[in-house]
Amino acid sequence: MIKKALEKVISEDMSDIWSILDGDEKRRIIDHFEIHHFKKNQIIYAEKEDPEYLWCLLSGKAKLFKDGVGGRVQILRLIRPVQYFGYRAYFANEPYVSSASAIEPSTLGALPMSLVADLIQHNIDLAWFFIHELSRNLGGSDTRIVNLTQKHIRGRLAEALMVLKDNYGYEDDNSTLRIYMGREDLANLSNMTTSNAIRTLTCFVNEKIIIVDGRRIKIINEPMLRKISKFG
Amino acid sequence: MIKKALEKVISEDMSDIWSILDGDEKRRIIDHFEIHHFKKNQIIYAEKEDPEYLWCLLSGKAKLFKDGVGGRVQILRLIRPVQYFGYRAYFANEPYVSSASAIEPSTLGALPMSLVADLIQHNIDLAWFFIHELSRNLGGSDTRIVNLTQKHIRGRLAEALMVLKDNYGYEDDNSTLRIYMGREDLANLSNMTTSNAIRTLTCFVNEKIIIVDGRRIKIINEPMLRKISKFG
DNA sequence: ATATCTTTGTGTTATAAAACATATTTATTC
DNA sequence: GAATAAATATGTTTTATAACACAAAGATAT
Repeated sequence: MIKKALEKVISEDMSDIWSILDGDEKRRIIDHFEIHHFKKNQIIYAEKEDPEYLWCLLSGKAKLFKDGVGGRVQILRLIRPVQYFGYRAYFANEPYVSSASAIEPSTLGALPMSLVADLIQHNIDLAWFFIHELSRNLGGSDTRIVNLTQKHIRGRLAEALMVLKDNYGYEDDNSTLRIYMGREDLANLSNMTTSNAIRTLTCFVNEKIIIVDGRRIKIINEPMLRKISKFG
Repeated sequence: MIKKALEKVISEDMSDIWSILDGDEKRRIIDHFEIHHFKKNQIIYAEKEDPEYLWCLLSGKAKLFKDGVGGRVQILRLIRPVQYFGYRAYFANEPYVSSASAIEPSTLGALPMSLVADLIQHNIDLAWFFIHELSRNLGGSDTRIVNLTQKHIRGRLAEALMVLKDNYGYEDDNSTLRIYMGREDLANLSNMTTSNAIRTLTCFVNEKIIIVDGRRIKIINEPMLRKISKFG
């Protein structure tokens, strides 16, 4: 019955990959798929480690980040259910260049990369899945390089808020960001100090672009925010 | 005899991909492979265009760059013979997010992406080739995000010089960079103004880390340069 | 419940890097 | 080969943002 429950989890949540596979392949995944629970802020894997698993976020939220100069952290990518990560380094045949941790309590599935590689070897659709994902991520990273280096603080923070919205969406009120994130993470997402993230957030409140209640951020003028993000 | 010459060019210069293919696949490539010559600074493709070709740099040098805020340009990647580029956007099913141009007079081969996709469909080794390339590039871009946002000017310029060395190597004297690049490009590579690139270069000269003769840059203390690049 | 630690919020100061200005040298063009 | 344009060089000013300092509010532990 564990097998049965697992199959349900996998077939429902991993639907995009799942539909690509045949019966035998599905069985191999079920046999090697391990469910893990991570607490808030728990590390999933760390920079410089050797990649071993394909990670699949089933529920919760996760982030990929990189420790930089003088204790500064840059959040590189946000993960939502159901997304896959942790495979790049294995494919590149190198250690991880970034770390991953849970933003909130999360459930993840882990599949040995050796198995994934084997599945790819015999299933071209799976190969295409990863070619597509890698290509999209690479485009995103290249765009991010320019956004983070050339935009001013207001533009970077506005962009970060839009990234949060695009990744996790709004609550049922259609305006409150569906993520509970501290100011420090917000700063690490938009390449600035925590002080400046707080200050700039206050600016946006004064300009009636957002409403802030603790960590709850309500976006009341999304077009303006996108405008600030674009030209700034 | 055109076919014969082409086959020679392809089989010698594209060796890494070439060895992966069988006779029929090789013939299909030869039939659709087009040689193009680009002048210095000529655009190969531009941001927002739809990707059509896999480009292969056979000789010369090229750069991928992105126009940013207020006319500022960021060089994202340098291309040397024999490297492939221009395929990411096609795989991501989106327009180009960056542009490509020749740094010096260059010869390139163009292969329709539809053909490449078709070849991948029936040749898993070719799929692996692209999975590997994309993975390496993505790791590079993620690392670059942190380097460009967190390092100071000296560190960024030192890194850029090391990037030039790693990509194009030294002349026969084992210390002069094998690339003739203007200060503006150097600045665009390391995310700073041209003035600051010039100024910082002068600093390095005064510190006896490099010798500059016009655009010829001779690196006389590579370990020091790597050190500045690492902690700066 | 009280103490302790963490996060948030603001004001002030310091500074790295851009912006601007202007020579000077090096390429291009006619 | 003179004229013009572009690239390089360097000094000065301005500014965006980090760094620092400290208070207040929340969260966590004892």
